[in-house]
Amino acid sequence: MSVTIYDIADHADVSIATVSRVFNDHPRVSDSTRERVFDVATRLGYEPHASAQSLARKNTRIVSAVVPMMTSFFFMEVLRGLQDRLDESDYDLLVYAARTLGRVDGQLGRALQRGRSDGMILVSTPVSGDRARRLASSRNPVVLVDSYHEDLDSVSVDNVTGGAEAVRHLLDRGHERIGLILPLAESVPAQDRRAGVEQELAARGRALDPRHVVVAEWDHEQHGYTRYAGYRGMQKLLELPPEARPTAVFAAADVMALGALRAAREAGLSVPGDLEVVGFDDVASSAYVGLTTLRQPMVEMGTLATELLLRRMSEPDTPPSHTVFVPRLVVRETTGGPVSETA
Amino acid sequence: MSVTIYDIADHADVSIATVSRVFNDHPRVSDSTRERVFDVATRLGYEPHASAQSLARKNTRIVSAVVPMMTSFFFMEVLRGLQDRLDESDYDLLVYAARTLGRVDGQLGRALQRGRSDGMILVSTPVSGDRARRLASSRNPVVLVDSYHEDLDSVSVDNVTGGAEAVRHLLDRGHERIGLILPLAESVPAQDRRAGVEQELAARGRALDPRHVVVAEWDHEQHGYTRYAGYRGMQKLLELPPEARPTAVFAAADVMALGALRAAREAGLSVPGDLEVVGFDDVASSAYVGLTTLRQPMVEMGTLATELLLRRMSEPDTPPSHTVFVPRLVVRETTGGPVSETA
DNA sequence: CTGAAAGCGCTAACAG
DNA sequence: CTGTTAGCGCTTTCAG
Repeated sequence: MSVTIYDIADHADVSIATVSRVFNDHPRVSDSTRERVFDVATRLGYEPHASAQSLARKNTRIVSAVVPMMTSFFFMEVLRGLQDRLDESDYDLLVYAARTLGRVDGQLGRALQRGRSDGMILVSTPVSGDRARRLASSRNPVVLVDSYHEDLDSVSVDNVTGGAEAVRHLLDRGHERIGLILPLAESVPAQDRRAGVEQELAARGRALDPRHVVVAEWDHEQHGYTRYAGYRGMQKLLELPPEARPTAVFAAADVMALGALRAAREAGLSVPGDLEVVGFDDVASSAYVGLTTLRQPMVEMGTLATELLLRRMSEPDTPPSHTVFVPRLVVRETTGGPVSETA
Repeated sequence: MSVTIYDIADHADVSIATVSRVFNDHPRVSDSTRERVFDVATRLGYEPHASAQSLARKNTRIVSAVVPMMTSFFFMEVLRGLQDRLDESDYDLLVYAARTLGRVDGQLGRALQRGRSDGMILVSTPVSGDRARRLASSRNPVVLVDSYHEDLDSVSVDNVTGGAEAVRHLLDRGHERIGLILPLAESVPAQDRRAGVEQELAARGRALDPRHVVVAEWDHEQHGYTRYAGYRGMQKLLELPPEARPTAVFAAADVMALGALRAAREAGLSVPGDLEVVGFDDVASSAYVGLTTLRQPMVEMGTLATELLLRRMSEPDTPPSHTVFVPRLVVRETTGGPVSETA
């Protein structure tokens, strides 16, 4: 049916071994036979069979990426990074996007199946002892993005610093009451961002007013990283009596900030006039929405992760490396004007 | 090294054929042996080798998706749809995201490699005669999303109707001068949306003022489907003398509309007060930005496409089907208030 | 420089 | 119900 090395061998009067050598540009093949083989091959429209190669070579030329769908924005950018680097290699990308958090272990299992891929990039997924064991026992090269485990290569961002920077900015702009809109407490990056906030506050001899902290009680399956969670979160803050109401808000993710902005608008507040907002991530839309935020170099994180994975696949026995980027504050309109002195 | 059916066969005192049967739940295996095999298998931590199965079965349990990265928003949603349906099957997804349009043929080639995947979903990629031939000769099941070819299954949206609906809405709101912000003319969906606009205008005895049409001259590699193209497009429209300046704008994609909104804001125009805007797609953010738009059921298109692909893989000889969804107008704030009677 | 032959790990007739 | 035996298409020693 489709053409194999046997067909080529026949037509070119060589053995299949030679054909194979030619296609793997093995040095010891005479130029004349090489040429002849190539000729026949193109004439017959030959193309190596991926599965057969995988089986024989014991590698697949595929890497897989496991991602909780919740991080769709974040992931799109990381994906861009992966693709950027992968395009220069001849690896293909298997994507396991878990629609809900409950599904990620299932996807992980599929990604880890023997003979499926040569390595994997695990995005925004905390690696518990259990998962760590699983990963270890699979003996698959793994690199983590947006999470951390001492035994595995990882690339992430300093969320504590980022959180601190966010409030610092707001404090410097004169805000006294700063609201915090957070995804579910399970989210490690969110915990860290919050910790940063509290550190900075403490450093200034202040503390977080519990009424100003709202944790997403919705969208559990996405850990609260949604526009809706941000929207509802803002609404809750706006229920506070005017004199207790925050004059600025830090939303732990740009998507959430977007929802918060809408809630503010619906409540008739103008931003930054009545309320200032800062997000986290700097997803593609944020610049156009004018959102002040803390930028994570998502694409770069993706390419670096891929680079590391490729390296680890060729040299499995190097000690794990941990790269931590520092998020950069990008000031835009949502913290644009002077703070209104509304009591 | 890793455990194979031979190991299991040894330990369970059966032949490898039996082991294979058990794992493919073949009916004719006695319950006792089945159990024994499973026992040994789990004890030894056996897991079938994907490549070996692929080679022997002559299928990969993988489908691939080829997408120009330009459509990232649109694609995220379609991807969600693919994943939704794929999760219920045991197919994995190979993603070939081309960063630039020039790369899609390359990615297509990789996706088409013999033994890589069992079928493919091609998103937002026009199928020219050349590509059509390639696809046909590969004898790979293919379904098109957001494009059309008579010989291939396709699912898309009625862009002409959508375009018409967009202007109709604006005309009904009393606008006389309507701007059109378009991606590059090469984009077939964009051509259709424009055609719809012109039809509707013609039906009302009007015509498009060439000064009101701006085609993206930037971001060629993405066909102009970017925020920046929308931003620049709007700026160009705003360069018109006030009496010729459009009072409403139809941007052929939500991303572009987002850019247009920003340009308007920077120019000090308020939306919808000074300018009304309608987009196309209804990407996730649009609801939160309050953008009036024409909704494409992206997730549904993804699941349907997958459904069709799965069907075609099992029954290759059915005639191609073509599903066309009708985009639905979703009215939000950007066409919210009454039209200002500014001359 | 090239060929013969033994796998890679699993599936699928074909016999029993 | 179960085992034997060919493959699937390619890579890779091992000889020559």
